[in-house]
Amino acid sequence: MSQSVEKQSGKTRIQREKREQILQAALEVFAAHGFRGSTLDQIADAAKMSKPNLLYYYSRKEDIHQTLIARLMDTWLAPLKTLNANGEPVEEICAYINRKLEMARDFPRESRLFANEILQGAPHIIEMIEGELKTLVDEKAKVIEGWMDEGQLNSCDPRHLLFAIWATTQHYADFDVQVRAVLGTDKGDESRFEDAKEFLENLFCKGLKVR
Amino acid sequence: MSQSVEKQSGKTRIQREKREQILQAALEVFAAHGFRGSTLDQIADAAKMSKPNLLYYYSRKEDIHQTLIARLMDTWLAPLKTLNANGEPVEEICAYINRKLEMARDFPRESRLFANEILQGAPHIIEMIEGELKTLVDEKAKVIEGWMDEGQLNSCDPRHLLFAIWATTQHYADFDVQVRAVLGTDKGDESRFEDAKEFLENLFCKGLKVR
Amino acid sequence: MSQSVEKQSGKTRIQREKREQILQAALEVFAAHGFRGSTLDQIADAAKMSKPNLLYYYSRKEDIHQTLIARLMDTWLAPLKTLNANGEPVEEICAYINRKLEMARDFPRESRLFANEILQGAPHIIEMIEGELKTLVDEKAKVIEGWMDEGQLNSCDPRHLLFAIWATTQHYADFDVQVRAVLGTDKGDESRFEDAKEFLENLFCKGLKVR
Amino acid sequence: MSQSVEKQSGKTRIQREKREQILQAALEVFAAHGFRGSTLDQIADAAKMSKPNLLYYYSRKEDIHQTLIARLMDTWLAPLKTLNANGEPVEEICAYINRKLEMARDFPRESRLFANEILQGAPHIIEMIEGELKTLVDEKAKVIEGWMDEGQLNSCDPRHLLFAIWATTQHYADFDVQVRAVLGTDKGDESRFEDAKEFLENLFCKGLKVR
DNA sequence: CATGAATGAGCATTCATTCAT
DNA sequence: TATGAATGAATGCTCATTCAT
Repeated sequence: MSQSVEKQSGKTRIQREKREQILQAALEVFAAHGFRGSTLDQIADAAKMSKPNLLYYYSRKEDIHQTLIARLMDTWLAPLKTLNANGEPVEEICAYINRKLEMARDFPRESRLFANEILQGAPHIIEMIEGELKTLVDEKAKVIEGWMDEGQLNSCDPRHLLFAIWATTQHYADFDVQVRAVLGTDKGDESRFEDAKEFLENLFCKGLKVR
Repeated sequence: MSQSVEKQSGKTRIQREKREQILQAALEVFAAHGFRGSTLDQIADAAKMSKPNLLYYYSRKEDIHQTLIARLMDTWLAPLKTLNANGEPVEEICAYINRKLEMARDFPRESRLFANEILQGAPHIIEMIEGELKTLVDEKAKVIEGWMDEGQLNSCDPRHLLFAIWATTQHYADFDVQVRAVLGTDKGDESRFEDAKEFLENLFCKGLKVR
Repeated sequence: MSQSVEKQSGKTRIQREKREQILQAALEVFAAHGFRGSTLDQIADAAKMSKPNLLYYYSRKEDIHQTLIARLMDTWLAPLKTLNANGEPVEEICAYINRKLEMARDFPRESRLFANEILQGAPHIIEMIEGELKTLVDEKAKVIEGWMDEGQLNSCDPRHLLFAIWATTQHYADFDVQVRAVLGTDKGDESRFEDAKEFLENLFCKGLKVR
Repeated sequence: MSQSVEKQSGKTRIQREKREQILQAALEVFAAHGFRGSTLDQIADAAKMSKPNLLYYYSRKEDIHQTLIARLMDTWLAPLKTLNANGEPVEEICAYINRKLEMARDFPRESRLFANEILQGAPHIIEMIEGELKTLVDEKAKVIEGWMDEGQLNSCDPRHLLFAIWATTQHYADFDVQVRAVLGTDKGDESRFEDAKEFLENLFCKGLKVR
């Protein structure tokens, strides 16, 4: 079936590939220099196409950015969505932290794109944040509060808990340069994230666990 | 006496005031839009002077930025410097967290300026980070490790501990829009930071305290 | 065949034409106002294109100037290069003077561009002058000295002889306004240069000829 | 009497000195960079005064230039004026050449200022050239023609003779960089001009002398 | 007289976007 | 689709000139 879809979209498939190529290039560039700091020339170069050709697929710089941001939001909310109200509380939260940390490791550019956006006042995603994100957080905060009320978790403000999880995990992507500099060059990527994982599990899960 | 001091710095005082005015305006703008995203027009507008007049005081956009960054680094390193090896470990760390949190509350633009800079690969401060900051962190990490070895603190990686403190506190400045949106508008500035303080003290100090 | 050559350089030909158009315009402007005294607006106007379009072909003002200067040097050294050691001495020198005079007549803008450059201390061509030009002059000076030693020419300092030839011929291009003003408007271009030719042949060749 | 004049111009004398200081500085700068290529800052620096102060004495950049040019013209015409119709022809012309060569040696900046002006089409002095200079040249050309008619000089076009004298002598000031480069660094200022003097006397006077 | 401060006009250059092919 | 060419609107910065003291 996916076969037939691909068949019937002959031109479209190529289009999709090119668009993907552009988005990857733009992600790289936007994450590194911010929206205004990035130029179409840089993106076109990174995407290995000419600037007019690039504009054939996305007619405005803004469009590329919007597309990236929109796609990012899905990825971004996914981990929290999977936090399971019926799971074992500490395990759930630990798993969430790990998922976020893996994202920081595997999608640092996305993380930086998001950070850039928020730093500038979230002009493009403020609605999504005040809407979808807030709703999701409200829901999951209730789940966590439920666990606390049941005595399964030490009690604390669940929203600030989420902030802390976001901050600490994304830090390894957003402040990467600083992290590397402070740890020194002898530490490889692997061990850096493993150490972080251990540290964060210890920090969050020991503190949350009811004894 | 302060009178005579002011007298003898006559012209200089005006210059200093104007320069300060410019720096404040630039801090606002740079923090919100990053270096490349900010224009001299924006800064001049914010400083309520003409662009050439602004350039009379700082002859290059870069100079303004550099001045801000240099000044920032002093402010930025100060709290960690005061971490006292002879103090009571948990108290010291709690105090550090509070200081950092106060800075996030009182100097959010500085925090965002710093975040912007790091996100873009720290082009202007990489040396300071690999030099002064790393040295300071190494020193304080040893202090913390000492406390852990003496059994005064639960043991963990002290550098990742610092990362976590930085991340969680600065988050309230850098991701301010998101924090506000998630918490809802009914929460005022005061309670937001008070809640954060309580949460972070709980998170870090309970976990660190040896029982 | 020239057809096929033109075909294979399709787009390039247009580019070359535009670039040529720009260079001609720039030559006019630079020769008249010097490098700093010339603006891209003037050049763009003279080339009948918009300023950004001009910058599409030469991305810096400096580049245009460099290109003109580089091309000029070739033209400039050519006449002296053809001075033939095996020719009849007085004839050779007379021919050289005539060639230089023709250049002053046919390429006055190039001459003025060169004069402008030298007047300002030759910032862009000092190397070529201390290198290529000096070497060429040394070589030809020896040729002339040879002729003098053989008694075929009255003896004099050959380098100062070259200076005198350069000065007197280029004068008709560089100081054109003054020459015209002094001679009065009734003298046409033709007769001005014919008179000059006669005068200079007389001056240099009578004096040089051994009797 | 000159004493009383100086007395009564108390302030004026200081003014004159400052103005002179400015003119010297401006001459240096204008000669090296042309009118448009020179900035008031450069001139103010060279004159060791502040830009507004400089503008107190000459309220426009143009004024300074005009003053220099006007003064230059007097100096410039002086040598030709002293060509004496009653003197010995060859001696007179030789003396003229020497005077011009001395000027090139002693006032190279004035020579370059003049050259710059003429190269740009003599916008500020075209009237003087078409008027005073042309009249003077006409007069002296007649003197020279008279000598030729009397058989005291070999006959040639007296105006082109003057051009040649101007060109060859001024060349040592205007094309100084090139002259030095071609002659090599081992030749000092003195010998350069002595060689030139000998060469030019030989060139012009041998050719003119009737045998 | 002297100078720090201020500014409008201009200038080289960049950049997103459009046009024509 | 793809691209070379073209352009208006910035953008950082310079500079002659003015203002105020």
